[in-house]
Amino acid sequence: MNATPNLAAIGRLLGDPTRALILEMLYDGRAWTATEIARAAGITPQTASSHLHKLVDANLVAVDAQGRHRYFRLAGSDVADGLETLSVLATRRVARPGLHRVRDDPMSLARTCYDHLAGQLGVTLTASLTRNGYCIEGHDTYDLSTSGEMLLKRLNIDVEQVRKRRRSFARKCLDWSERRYHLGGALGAALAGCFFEQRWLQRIGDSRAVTVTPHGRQNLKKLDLL
Amino acid sequence: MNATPNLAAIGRLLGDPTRALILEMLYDGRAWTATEIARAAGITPQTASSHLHKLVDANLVAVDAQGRHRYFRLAGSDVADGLETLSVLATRRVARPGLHRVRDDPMSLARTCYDHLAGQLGVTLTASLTRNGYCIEGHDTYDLSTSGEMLLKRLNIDVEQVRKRRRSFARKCLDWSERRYHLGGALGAALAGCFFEQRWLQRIGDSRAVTVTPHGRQNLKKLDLL
DNA sequence: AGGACGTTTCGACACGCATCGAAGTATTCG
DNA sequence: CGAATACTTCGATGCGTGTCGAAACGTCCT
Repeated sequence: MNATPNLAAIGRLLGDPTRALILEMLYDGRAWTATEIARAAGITPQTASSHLHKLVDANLVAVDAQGRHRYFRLAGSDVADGLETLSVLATRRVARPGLHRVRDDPMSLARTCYDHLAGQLGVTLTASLTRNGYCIEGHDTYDLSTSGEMLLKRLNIDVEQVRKRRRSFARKCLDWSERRYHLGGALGAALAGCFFEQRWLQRIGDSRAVTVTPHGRQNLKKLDLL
Repeated sequence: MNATPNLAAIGRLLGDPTRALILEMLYDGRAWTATEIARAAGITPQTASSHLHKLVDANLVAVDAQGRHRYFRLAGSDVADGLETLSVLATRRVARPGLHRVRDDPMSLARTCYDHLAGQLGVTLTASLTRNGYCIEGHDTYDLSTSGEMLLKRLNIDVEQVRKRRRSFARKCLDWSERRYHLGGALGAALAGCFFEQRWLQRIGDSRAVTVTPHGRQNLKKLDLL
């Protein structure tokens, strides 16, 4: 009977344009104060505070108190994953029999989904990882093969460290623009972090959109990941 | 900046209790007429009709016309999947630990950020380095001055070696607890490594938290870095 | 201490929208 | 054909809630 508990409640929560804007602002994992959020959203601090507390009550957003500041951030990567998946429903609007999909905007080409990679780039990378046997696709996670572990070692990623994190290791995250799964979880975050660190990837301005640097393209091709 | 496209729209759509009830009713894939749905939901047919058309417009619900009847059903199994996923967000436990004071705990005072220093200590060190002209703050990196190079030489750090590393040399890393930049990259790692080596710093247990040893405090003050 | 600043609470207002009655369109059946 | 049924459109109403001003609260700084 109760197939979708509190569906209306969560929907109402996400349904307000201002709250949706706030969630998008927190999407990349960074933390902001209520005042900063208010300024960015074009509302007063008390309105922002009200929204943020509703999100906190629903456990979608967490808050760190630090002196007179309060830093609001997404409660976890799973929240971002959920929002990402929800976007799949939202894109059904334009789901006309697949001819002309707008896929050349930067956000569709490559973006971050919380702390891992999404968009065409994210899906392509994930496909390459499985094609080369580095990852094995499971039911709702990926497994890392021994050759995959060696790849990570070559990239200077400490797999043991990544495994220890208190979050799912390599989960399948549904991509709203591609409608396919990409690699998320701690492993996805570690890989993305490594790529950024090596300057293989670069953020476009301050947005979630990402470009592959020439240097990065070269190296990713060399690894047969692109 | 359409990070999560139409998130608010889809949220508002699911946010109405009656529409949520309708979707739950359609959840198993069966089709119903507007009147049947109205009776089940305790609303009038015209209200149901209004709701159903909004769902159809959003491509969440499909309609089959048969004579004077119109049968409404979920537009696809992926819609049900999406609703299922959304429920995950809805069922997030309210097991929040309340407000978390970040200011005085060891992790905020000093910790490692990957392999360099963060927290109040990391930010203070970075500020001292720039204040004394050892480092110059750039747009998203730091530059090492000649006096900075001499400082490193005094600390027995081989700058050339550090520059050769396949990672960014001195990147600006935004501090989680301090909300200010601290020194990261190869240079940040080299400095942190040096401090640990000299026993100026010491890990607390095997956590990321760090303390400054009395010996370290003395030396850092002598260099005007603290 | 006092002032400045970030945040929250309270109360009032206004807009959005779900809802229903009434009336209009479409289809079936006698 | 006309009556009955299913559905939609239109307009009016009322509730919910997002919004902001004013003011209280808490923390930092001098």
